[in-house]
Amino acid sequence: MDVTKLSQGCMLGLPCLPEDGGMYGKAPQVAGVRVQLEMHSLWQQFDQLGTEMIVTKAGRRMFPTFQVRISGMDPASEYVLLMDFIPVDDKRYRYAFHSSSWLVAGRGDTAAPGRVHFHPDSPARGAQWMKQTVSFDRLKLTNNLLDDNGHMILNSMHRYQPRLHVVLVDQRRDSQRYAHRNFCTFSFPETRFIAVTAYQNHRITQLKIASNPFAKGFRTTNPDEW
Amino acid sequence: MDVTKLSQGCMLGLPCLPEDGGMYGKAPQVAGVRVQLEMHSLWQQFDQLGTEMIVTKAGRRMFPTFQVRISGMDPASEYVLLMDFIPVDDKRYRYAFHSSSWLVAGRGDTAAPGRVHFHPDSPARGAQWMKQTVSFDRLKLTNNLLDDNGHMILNSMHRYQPRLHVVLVDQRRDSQRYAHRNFCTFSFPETRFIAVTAYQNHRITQLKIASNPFAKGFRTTNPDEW
DNA sequence: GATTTCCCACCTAGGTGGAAAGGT
DNA sequence: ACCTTTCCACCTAGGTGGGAAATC
Repeated sequence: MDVTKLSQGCMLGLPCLPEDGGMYGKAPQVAGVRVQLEMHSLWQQFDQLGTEMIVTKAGRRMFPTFQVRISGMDPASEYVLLMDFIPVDDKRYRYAFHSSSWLVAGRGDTAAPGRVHFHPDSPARGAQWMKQTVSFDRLKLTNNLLDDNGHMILNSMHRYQPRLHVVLVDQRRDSQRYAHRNFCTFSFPETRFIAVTAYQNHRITQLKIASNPFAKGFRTTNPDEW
Repeated sequence: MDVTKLSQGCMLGLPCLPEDGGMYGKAPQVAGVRVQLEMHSLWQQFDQLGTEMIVTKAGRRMFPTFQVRISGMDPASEYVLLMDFIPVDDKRYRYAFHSSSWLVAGRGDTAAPGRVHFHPDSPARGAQWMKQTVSFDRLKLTNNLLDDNGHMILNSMHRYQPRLHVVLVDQRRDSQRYAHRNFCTFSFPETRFIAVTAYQNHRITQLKIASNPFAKGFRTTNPDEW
């Protein structure tokens, strides 16, 4: 399955991914949810070069930060927002400096423990989520399989696709039976990346420095263009 | 009315202030709420010297920060927590440096616009409020009557008593009619202070420096004693 | 003279990539 | 070789009191 094809629909507000079972059985409170990726052009710039995200033992933020604008929720209903990261494929990669490109280096390592990151404002009402940009800036990536800080565990030199799950809080007694109706998943192909312990592509490093205020150096281009 | 006498009951978990109408008509979800002031001995040290809090045009944090531990809420009910500041008296004060004491300098100025500060986690369930210390560290004090940042407006050289209000979120249609039953107010006399634009009592300055990590200088005494 | 405003050096707190060292 | 770890100088971001200057 080509992950690249999956998310355009969601980004534009069309039905959820096929893996969710389609929209037809969805609860009305999630069926209409629309999610728009913020900093879209910055993500695209990175994606064109091949985004790399640093993973450290202590945990490292993502840059760009995964931020979305949400609409179409029921303002009065409660939702939980969470993220996870799925392997794009079962491959291990390595970077060929001479050709400045990523090569397949073999089969993927055994998958890291699958964790999810709840947005710290969860649960909150639709009105709350929709009134301003939702930012996952507290999320951190680690390569420590024994991590005890609740960070997202990834394998270095593997490729990942971030996903956002919007889950309706269902107070009914037998809500378990309807669980599959109560959530919707969104993924944006321009946010995929390869996890690394040190940057491989120098152009990625330079774009990080140029666009992340915390990195050394000064902006040389107009941030409005991103 | 002597404000000093009012709050001991609340601090120890006894009934709310008389001004609230007593506990007898209170909803069960608020009747049992208990609030304990954190950093109690630090507050006492300041109070013994005569606490001063800086007010600035841009807004200044309180130090010590108003922090409480809460118990006795209904874990499943939703509550809003908010603070306000009431004038202790209708007086204006000035500091006599030669005698190192505060003197009454006349009648109080016209009261500043009465604002409230909602704890940013509001609304949240009782379980959430009770599971860890609730800190009002985002609250800022200003002397700008035209403040547009939602800060608490106070008159400099006037004396104030911080108050905490615990409000049950009542979803019933005619909840207005029962509003007086749905909240409880707590005030701690050791948290009163005089608002100033510059510190008057040098011993207050020294204690701020010694106990606030953001102030210059190093701790010389053991923080455990506070 | 008393009080307020403004700017600043100095902190805390924590997010960066780089370089050197370590590991396999 | 290739990858990871550790430490660190250098940032952002913002909370302090001090002192000069302004205000009243």
